[in-house]
Amino acid sequence: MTSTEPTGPTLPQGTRPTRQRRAVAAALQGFEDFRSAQHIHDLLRRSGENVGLSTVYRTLQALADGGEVDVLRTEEGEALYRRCSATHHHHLVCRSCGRTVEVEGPTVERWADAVADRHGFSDVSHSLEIFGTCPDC
Amino acid sequence: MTSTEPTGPTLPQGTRPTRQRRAVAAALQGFEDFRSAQHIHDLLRRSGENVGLSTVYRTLQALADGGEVDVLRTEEGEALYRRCSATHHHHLVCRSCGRTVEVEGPTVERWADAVADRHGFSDVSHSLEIFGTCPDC
DNA sequence: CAAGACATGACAATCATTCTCAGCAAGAGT
DNA sequence: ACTCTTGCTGAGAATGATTGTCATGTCTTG
Ligand SMILES: [Zn+2]
Ligand SMILES: [Zn+2]
Ligand SMILES: [Zn+2]
Ligand SMILES: [Zn+2]
Repeated sequence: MTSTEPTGPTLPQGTRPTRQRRAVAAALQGFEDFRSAQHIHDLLRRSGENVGLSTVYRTLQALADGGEVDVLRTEEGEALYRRCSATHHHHLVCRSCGRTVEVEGPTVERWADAVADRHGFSDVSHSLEIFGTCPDC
Repeated sequence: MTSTEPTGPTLPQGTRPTRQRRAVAAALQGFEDFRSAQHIHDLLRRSGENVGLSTVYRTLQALADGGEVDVLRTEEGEALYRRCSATHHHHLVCRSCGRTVEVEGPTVERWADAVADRHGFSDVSHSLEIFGTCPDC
């Protein structure tokens, strides 16, 4: 019996499960698509939870560092956050409504590593997102 | 003939080949890796060409819109620019020195389209970058 | 040359994100 | 429960890349 984490993403160890951090983690459970830190801050405001904007940023960053949430940069450079599964995956995102589907591609993973290897690159990682218009839009 | 005249092959109509725009385009020929707008502005300053920062930003944006240069967002959201070939491709970028290799992946293109199609998404595009440490680093 | 359209650049404004730091709160120890 | 220590919070200031403003400069056509 070490711990129980019933609500949302787990916070990194060594951090305290404060009301604010739990609120951010819980808010992330409330939507499927990618949202900005400021948007999440607004959601919390409206739901009665009062959490400072700085804390929202700090908490999201901690969650992202711990791999608990995915971060996506818009074309304009704004950071968007979304809870995600633990396994490595990529996203199919609707440009119009933001609807997001997690996708996996073993072929792509192998291809990326092979390409990097062919050019002598090591310590390889990659970023891959697919954008389009979903059936409902 | 009527309202617009042919200026350049790839540039948006109504643009003039000014000294400043030529300077930015020339500067882009001077390096292989991705650089920020401010960095390019500094390069021009040092090389004697005097071009305003606003103009550098405007020109880079125009070139990016025309597909003349590739734009890449750093983890921190900063935009980086680099001259590129006209055909669709992706990048293998060294995290340490910025050295960049253009790569193509027909397999990946097909995979991305297939995934999007499977989920009913249309008007599909994608972004893909590979990061690693190059042999020299 | 004149007029109009496009382009420039110094500077101000935006805006997401980060920093500051005094006050607050959680957990350990008493 | 009380205290202490350490981490956490948040209002506001600061940062920094990017964009907007607009008076002035430059090209192009008649
Ligand atoms: Zn949609
Ligand atoms: Zn992958
Ligand atoms: Zn390198
Ligand atoms: Zn591609």
